[in-house]
Amino acid sequence: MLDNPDLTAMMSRLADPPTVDQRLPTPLYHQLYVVLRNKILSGVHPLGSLLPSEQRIAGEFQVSRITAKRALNELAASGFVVRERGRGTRVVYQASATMVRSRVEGLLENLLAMGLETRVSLLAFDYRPPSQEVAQALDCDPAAPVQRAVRVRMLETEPFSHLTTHVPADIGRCYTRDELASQPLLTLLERSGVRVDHAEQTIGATLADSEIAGPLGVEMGSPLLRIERVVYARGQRPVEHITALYRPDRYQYQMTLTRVGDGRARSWTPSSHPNPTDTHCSTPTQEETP
Amino acid sequence: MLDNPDLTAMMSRLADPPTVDQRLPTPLYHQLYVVLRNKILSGVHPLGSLLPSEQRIAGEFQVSRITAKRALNELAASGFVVRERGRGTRVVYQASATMVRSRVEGLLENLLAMGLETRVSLLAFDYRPPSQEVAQALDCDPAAPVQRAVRVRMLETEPFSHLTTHVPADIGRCYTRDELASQPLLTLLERSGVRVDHAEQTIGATLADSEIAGPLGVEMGSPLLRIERVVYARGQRPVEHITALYRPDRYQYQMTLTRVGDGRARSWTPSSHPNPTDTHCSTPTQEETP
DNA sequence: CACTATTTGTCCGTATGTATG
DNA sequence: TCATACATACGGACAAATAGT
Repeated sequence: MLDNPDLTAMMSRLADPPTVDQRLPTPLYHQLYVVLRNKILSGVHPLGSLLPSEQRIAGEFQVSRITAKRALNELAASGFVVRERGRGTRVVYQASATMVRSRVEGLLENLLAMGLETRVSLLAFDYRPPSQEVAQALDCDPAAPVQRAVRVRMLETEPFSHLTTHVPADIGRCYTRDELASQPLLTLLERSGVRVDHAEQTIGATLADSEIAGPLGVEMGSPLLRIERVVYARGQRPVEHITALYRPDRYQYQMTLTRVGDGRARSWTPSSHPNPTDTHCSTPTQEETP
Repeated sequence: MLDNPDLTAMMSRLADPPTVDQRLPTPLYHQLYVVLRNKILSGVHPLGSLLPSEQRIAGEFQVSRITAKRALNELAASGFVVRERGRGTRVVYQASATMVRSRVEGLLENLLAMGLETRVSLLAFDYRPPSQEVAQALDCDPAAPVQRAVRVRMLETEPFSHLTTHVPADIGRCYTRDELASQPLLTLLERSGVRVDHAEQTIGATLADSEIAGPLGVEMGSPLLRIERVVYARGQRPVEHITALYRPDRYQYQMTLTRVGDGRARSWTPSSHPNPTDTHCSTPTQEETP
């Protein structure tokens, strides 16, 4: 077996002393839950392996056995592990089975493929004055309404992305609410006569608040990948502002960086045609469209 | 008109405003603290503006006034606001004057520039058997030690990235511990005779655990941008595995997507030479009040 | 078959923290 | 500020299921 308790204990003492802290506002059992969940998600505890016992965990993290028990029960309630008396706690979570990996190359293909292979539900669709940030990004009057749409995209039956889009009103009126609920926004923009030229996007991270947590099926305080993108038409006119929030356990952003010029040139660029050696990328929902 | 008032009202109720939830593990005052902090960070409450009163906040979020007061006090303790009796609660947070934005173009230039403009502290440097995931990524024997380095990169005096790198032992022995503490790893790899060819990276998000929170200067449970990258030399040999964790308030990943071919081609690619119109890139958050 | 060690499940009593009115 | 209700966390004790000797 790969599981040598002594070696594992020694290593984790040398390298990673993950700890929980009583002074923090979040309860101990939930801190412990997060630590253990991270270990499962990162493959430290692979599928089928046995987690340490309540007693060992309680000792390692300096908490009572009841606290360790509760953290393990929360893991079981979340579907990461199964617990059996006398047998232990076994990992039943398989990481990348339901994961979507989007490649930065072929953005539009990805969106189209997703539009076909995933479903989207429209949570909101209205015209309202934009926030200061959106108004500046779209270069429009903060007092004039713009079209706002809030959508959640599903893989199978599980949501993985929460999209808030803003489009200038004159462009937004070229398509209907139902069309937006069924077709990719970029397709509708094209059909509206917009010549999409380029986009500027910023990738960050944030926490799920109650507004997001419900529709995305995560608990408040979960980490989310945040992408903010402004799409420009020919002539530098901004035509779309989108704030996308992704569940990192179901969606990650992948790209290949290749060197420009010969080996001595000090420049990199993302390649648009990555090599096909993908040990990671063999995900079920990632097929190229002809 | 497309705008039906009743429909709009119903919809905006579906896309809920931020709320706090008694059932969640984190205490109400901290949930409220996170919500208000997010609003400050995202510019809903800009620098110098007045936050709603305790009474209004308590009403809006359906909590007692004491809970609202405590959340505001935590904001004050964190330095986001100042509170004065009879005057109210005023935002004093100046968003991201110290924010770093890395562009996907010119990766190496960025690293070199950062190496000059930022300082790095070496937290760990040793040789040890790699984890299962690293061993697979580096295509090496899980039992044979590889070089591991843990570094934290500072902007001014504040840390913004936590880097854990793994390099095959034969390559790692080509440079010393002190050299790693002062020079970019890619430079050292080149000097070691490695012809760096391309890299594959995956971007996600995660929560800060106790292991990371301390060195990065954030509290446990904070959101982090997570980039996992494998660098390959000529001939597809993997030479470096890096797991980078970034504070999203100090670092974001920015890129420009430009269309390939003419306007009808359905393909996008990141551009290596973006246009210079950067309304965003000058100041991270809009703070142009003179 | 018993015997034992391990592991999870359940219960108690108590102290502290959180949230409300 | 105070009193009340509930959640969290602890140490301890015992029962029940499992696996190995």
